[in-house]
Amino acid sequence: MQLTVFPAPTSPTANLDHGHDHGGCRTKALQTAEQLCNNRGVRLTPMRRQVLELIWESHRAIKAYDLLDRIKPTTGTAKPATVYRALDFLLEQGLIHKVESLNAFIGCSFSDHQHQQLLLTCIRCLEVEERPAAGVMEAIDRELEQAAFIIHHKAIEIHGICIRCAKHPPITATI
Amino acid sequence: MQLTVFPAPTSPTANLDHGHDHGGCRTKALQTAEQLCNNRGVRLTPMRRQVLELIWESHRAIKAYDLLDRIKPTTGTAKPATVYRALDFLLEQGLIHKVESLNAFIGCSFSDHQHQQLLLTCIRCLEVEERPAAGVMEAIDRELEQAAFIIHHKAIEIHGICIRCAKHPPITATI
DNA sequence: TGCCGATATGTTATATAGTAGCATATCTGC
DNA sequence: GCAGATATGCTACTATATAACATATCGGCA
Ligand SMILES: [Zn+2]
Ligand SMILES: [Zn+2]
Ligand SMILES: [Zn+2]
Ligand SMILES: [Zn+2]
Repeated sequence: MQLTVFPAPTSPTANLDHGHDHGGCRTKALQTAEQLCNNRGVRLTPMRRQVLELIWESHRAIKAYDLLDRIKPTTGTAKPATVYRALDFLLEQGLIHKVESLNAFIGCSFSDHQHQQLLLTCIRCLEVEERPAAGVMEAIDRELEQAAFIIHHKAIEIHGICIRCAKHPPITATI
Repeated sequence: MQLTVFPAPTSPTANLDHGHDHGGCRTKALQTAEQLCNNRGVRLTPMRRQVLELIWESHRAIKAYDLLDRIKPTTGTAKPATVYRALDFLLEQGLIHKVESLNAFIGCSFSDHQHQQLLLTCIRCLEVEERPAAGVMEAIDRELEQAAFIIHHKAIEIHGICIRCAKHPPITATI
């Protein structure tokens, strides 16, 4: 029998995620979020901030109900509406993205400026990389111009194997 | 009070869908499906064929549970697993596509040859247009080469207003 | 300071989407 | 006709998301 075991996506002991200091990513994202909300006169409440923090715990997309399990409400247990409302706010403010093909959410890596993005999801480590990919966006604009289609929203999602997982193939054991 | 009313997406009396004879689209799709399944030695059973027919009733994406409501089983009522199994088969055979951002399905317009596609969903008439968009696909390939990302699957979905709806704006009434 | 309207969260219930596991039926090759 | 493979029926369940209304909190202003 063949068993395939993938390495754990993150170290259990540290903020190291695929070899980078992820604490920096998270801190920066939260600081940017605070500033943007201040500038815009909208409120990054404790609940919204907590959801954003949980989303930024890794570069893996997280599902609404997994967030729900991890929310520590001041009293009782959190309900779906709570987390979905926080997600709606964060989406509106451009602080997170929804990965439609996963029904899951990731922190936006470029929330401080207007952008459009490709989302590259690794089917091994489950991390999602956001790439502005200007060339792709221009090609889409040209295509839509030909089609005379007035764009409101794009979702460009690619699934595959990221370079790190390609270089460190999964451990394979024979039982 | 302002009320906005969109024209009905299809004529109730005919196979005319946004001004084209849609019966031709459907007939061609079903014939192609029969041939492909024959060539491949897979079975387009009555259930699978019925689901494909229902999907091809229009160019609007249809949800699994709406299909379920419309399936006429030989006996009793259809259950979710029935329709999802038919959908799985049709997806595997490349006869339909899933629109991830809608949790809905459309018939593939190019099932007789290998292709990759953009899905343009009109938020007014709800029709979905599939476009091969070679330029976009090349741009994505270049981007993924830079990212050293090995692609397994793409979903490129755009929401907006199609040219037909842009030309025939919704009726607006004041009450 | 205390009240008011607006915003945010709590709570209950329900709608929508998708899967697991096992029984039964149908097909296909022998 | 029989056996194994494939497809469907069926029951139950899990997962994802929203509606509607009650309560709490915030922030400006009398
Ligand atoms: Zn990081
Ligand atoms: Zn972003
Ligand atoms: Zn048509
Ligand atoms: Zn297609």
